[in-house]
Amino acid sequence: MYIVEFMGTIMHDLKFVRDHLDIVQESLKRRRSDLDLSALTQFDQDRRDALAKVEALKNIRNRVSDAVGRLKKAGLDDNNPIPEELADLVGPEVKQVGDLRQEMRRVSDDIKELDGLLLEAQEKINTLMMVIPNLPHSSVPIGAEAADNPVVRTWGEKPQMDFDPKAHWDIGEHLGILDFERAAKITGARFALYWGQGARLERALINFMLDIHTREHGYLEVLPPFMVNGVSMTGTGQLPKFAADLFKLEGTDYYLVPTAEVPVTNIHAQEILEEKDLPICYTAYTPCFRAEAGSYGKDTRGLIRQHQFNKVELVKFSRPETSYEELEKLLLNAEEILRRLNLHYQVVSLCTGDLGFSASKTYDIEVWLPGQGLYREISSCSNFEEFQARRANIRYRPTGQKKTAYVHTLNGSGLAVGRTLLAILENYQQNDGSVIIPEVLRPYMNGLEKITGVRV
RNA sequence: GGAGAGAUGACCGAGAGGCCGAAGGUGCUCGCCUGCUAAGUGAGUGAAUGGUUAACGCUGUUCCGAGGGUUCGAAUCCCUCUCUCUCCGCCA
Repeated sequence: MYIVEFMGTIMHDLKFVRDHLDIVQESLKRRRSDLDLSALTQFDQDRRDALAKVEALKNIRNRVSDAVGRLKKAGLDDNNPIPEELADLVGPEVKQVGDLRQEMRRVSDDIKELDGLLLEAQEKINTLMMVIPNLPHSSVPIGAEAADNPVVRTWGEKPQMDFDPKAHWDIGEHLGILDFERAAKITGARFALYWGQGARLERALINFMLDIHTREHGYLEVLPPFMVNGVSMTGTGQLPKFAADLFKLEGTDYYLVPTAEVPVTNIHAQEILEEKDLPICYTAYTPCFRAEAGSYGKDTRGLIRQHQFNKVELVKFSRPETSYEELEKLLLNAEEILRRLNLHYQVVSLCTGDLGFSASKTYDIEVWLPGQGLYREISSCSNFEEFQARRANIRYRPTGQKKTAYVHTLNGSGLAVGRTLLAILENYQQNDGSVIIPEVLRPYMNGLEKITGVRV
């Protein structure tokens, strides 16, 4: 138990991975990852050998160079014999001050060569380290796939309907607020065009969510860039492994954000934060762009799986000691949106086999969709512990301690806006094809109580 | 897009081949002092990584935007790149 928790926080410390290879390898298996780490030991040995050698040479260079400076100042020219103190540092053939220069040139060349070897070993290690997923927290249920995710709690009830509930794409197209055909004409499959009250409802939801999180949950609103560079993508763990899921802008190092998690977590990349400022809580609206590679034929209808969708995100930077409390709070902050909208949902805890690459622990919130007769993910809330903080180098200074430490990063959707809209369409649909607007949204809809058609 | 200026520690800001891991200040830590607060005052205080130690610690190496080069030796000289600022052009 202890060791597992310990592991979670220290993951991707090279020293730890190197010294506990068997434990890490075992944990990978539990995650259903077949990554082979056996080469790591040799790479690290190479690295340390080169390091020891090159540092010894650099030490000699530093000391001799320093002495040369002093000798010159003292007025000794090249023909003078070298002082005793330097004799041990250089070869026996070096007798005069003038010989030192030549000897040091040779040492410098050796250093250059060893530095090259060192870099090579380091790169091999990095390449391997960057594709090792985070290790699950001890509380993560063990299982192979999504079907093994236990339900943590449910809230509300399925709405009673005395008619056959329709799927949102039928409702939306009938009302004229969702237009997939024209979106396909403009762009392609997996895009949506919203009309009139549909567009308005999407905008209302964004504002409603941001207002709750900023006014009641204590998050600071940020509006980040919707494109990020490769370094940021690596920091949060999308790269190097998941390049195929991203849209990259041709001829640049820029990517469309797949989630606000990337720009917002990277706000503090390379920074040392003050402990008194933690936890730092941000909320951000962004569109999200996903290539959805490998999902051909899945969820092809409606708003479920789009290349572009809107999301309000919650991001936290926490002290390690409190990160799991913060995760529970963040989860409740996301749930609160569904509660206010009176949408029935369940919370599941992702099992080891279903956990994402960067996460130590993840809860999914799944909303009930009567039109399809199933629960559907509408939010995913995770604690990444040190995983992203190491990659993005986000540290803080624990009070009273000399060393800096990595923060824990967390994030969760609060919520996916398109999926919230479709959940409203399906849960609030009426027999006549209209859709009642949840009360809390009416102030955001100019008082409108019911969607009856695009023009109204 | 054109022209110029710049990038130094948590932050501001000196430094212009060796005496620089880097003055001074802010912040922070530990004291002193004033009844509280503010002010004052003394000392300390960069990061990463390797070795060693039971530990306090001791010690090597690296880091002055990034990468190359010159040199026995680079924050400092040269080249390339990135970013920031100012002016001009264009533009929501």
